Amino acid sequence: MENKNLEHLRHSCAHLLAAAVIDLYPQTKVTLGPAIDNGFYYDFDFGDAKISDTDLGKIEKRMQDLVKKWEDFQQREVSSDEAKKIFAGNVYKLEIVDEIIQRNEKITLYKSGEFEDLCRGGHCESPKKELRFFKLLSVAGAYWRGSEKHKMLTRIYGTCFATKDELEKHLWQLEEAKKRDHRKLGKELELFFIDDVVGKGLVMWLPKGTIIRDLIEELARKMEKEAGYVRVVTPHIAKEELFLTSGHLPYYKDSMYPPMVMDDGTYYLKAMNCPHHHRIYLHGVRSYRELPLRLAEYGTCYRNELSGTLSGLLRVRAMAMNDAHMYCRKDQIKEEFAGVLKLTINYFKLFGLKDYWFRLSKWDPKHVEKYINEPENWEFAEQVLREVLVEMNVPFKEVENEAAFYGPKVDVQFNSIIGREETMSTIQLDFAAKKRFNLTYIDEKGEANNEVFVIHRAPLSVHERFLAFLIEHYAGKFPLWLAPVQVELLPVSDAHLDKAFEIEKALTKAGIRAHVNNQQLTLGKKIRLATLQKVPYMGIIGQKEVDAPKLSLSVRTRDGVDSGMQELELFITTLIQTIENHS
RNA sequence: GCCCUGAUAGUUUAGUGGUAAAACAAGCCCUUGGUAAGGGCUAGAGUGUGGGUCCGAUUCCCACUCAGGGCUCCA
Repeated sequence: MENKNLEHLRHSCAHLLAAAVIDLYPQTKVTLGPAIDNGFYYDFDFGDAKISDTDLGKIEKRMQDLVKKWEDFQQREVSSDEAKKIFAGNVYKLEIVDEIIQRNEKITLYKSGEFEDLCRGGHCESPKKELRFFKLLSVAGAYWRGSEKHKMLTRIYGTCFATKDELEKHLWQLEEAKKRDHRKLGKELELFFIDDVVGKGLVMWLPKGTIIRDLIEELARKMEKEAGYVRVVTPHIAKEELFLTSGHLPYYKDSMYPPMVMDDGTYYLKAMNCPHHHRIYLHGVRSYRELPLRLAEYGTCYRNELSGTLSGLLRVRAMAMNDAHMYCRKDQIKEEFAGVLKLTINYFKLFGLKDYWFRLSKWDPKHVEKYINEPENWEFAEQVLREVLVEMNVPFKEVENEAAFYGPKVDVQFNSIIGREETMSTIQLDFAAKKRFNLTYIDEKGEANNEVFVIHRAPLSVHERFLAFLIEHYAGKFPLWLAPVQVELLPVSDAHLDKAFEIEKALTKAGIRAHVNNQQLTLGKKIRLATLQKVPYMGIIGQKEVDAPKLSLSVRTRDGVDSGMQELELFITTLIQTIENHS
């Protein structure tokens, strides 16, 4: 929230919304209406009435009519009996009243115009004067108190600003954000699609999208090799026994695809790679000299996410994870953890990602059923992670009840372009695997030691989610090293086609992704098409270039910079340099 | 999963209770063009799938599938 005044303004606007709704739909039960980032909402129980986006205009109009008579908010305090009488028939308000009584707080009502609402306060001075620049945005379902065990209410979202300019600017920004939505760009740039016949949340990568995926994977291989990882490959399925051993089945069953019952046992699609990697660790006797052992794999996992939560590439059901597990001794945890953190930060720097923050995700002793109940280990592990974050001077927030069931983690949080907070990278400490899988090593004294700690990490998230962020981050204008087509060659006429293909061949040989537009179009049109495809460089080949003594082309960028004719050899040298610098 | 919205040619959209229209893309023809859309012609969907109402459905109703928005920012 930018400031208190705006918060008050928006909360007041929520009151106004409720008043308009009651006016239009008198049977409606009002519940809660807070100010939120960028706006406000109010949750209603409309009873049998159905409300859709098309009704918003009507409600907004009524708000504008009502607000003309809205003087200052009048506060009054009532006794618990009075409150219960006033809100009789509204189970939601009664529930809130009961909570207030339990907390031994004052019950206050606020009234403006004809509408009085249970409210703790925090309003604008004069609704009539200030509440002018608002807009209702959408209708959504929301569970009472956010729990799917409760009734589904109808939520109306809106926004409100102090000035007309600010409101218009905000609405413009919403429109702009839509333009760089990865789902829209993914289609326009032919990167991926989701096919009805294949299934929900299952992404089909097209050739251009696959180029980017492969390049990111290549980068990961290189960086991980330098950081001392070794690569492994494991199958996409495994027997039930493996997931019982890992403990995923009881904890994670809802998120896993249902089992496949075969002659020789029951199989599951893997929802994570760790159990497979643990089996690799157990393949043979490990010496202390081998630790830390870092097993890396871009492993594809399958999770049966709730259908309503699926969203483009951000939440999918099949995902290629930038996974690795490090097996180490207790005294190596800190260094390993710091190593991953550094790697993560380096990746983000390389991609120019800045808008992220770290979250130390801890367990919650109040919800022991969700976690392995070993308080000492939790305390120790959380302390180690905290120390690394502090020593590396990385700002972070500590949040309870966000840990994995086997240990605390550090998550890297991002805001997507549509404003939803998502976890990008994750580094997790696991002190449960050693016991479950009986992970051991032979120590310096020749004795088996069971103190093997596991770090799970996925700095580049899963391909799907990471690509979603990259597409939106770059607005589809990928840097040269990632661009699916790096140079689009545009012959001025068919007479120059041969030369264009000759240059394409030379570029390909130099490792540059080039493509000739051999359509029968005017040069202007070809430039337009390449610009829309956000190809970094266009190479124009006409009579002038054909007549040049050495292979040459005229270069233009997607941003319209025309740098004139240059020799191909020179052009290639500059390109390669830019590509190698990842700039 | 639940609430709301939507699904019409490869894509983006229009439209109607009497079996669909346009733009771009595609193919062909003319044009061989020098830095953001040259012109013409042709072909292409029976309106997501399955039911129902009706003389008749793409249009109305129901179910399903998929997509989009939302589901602990608290009187």
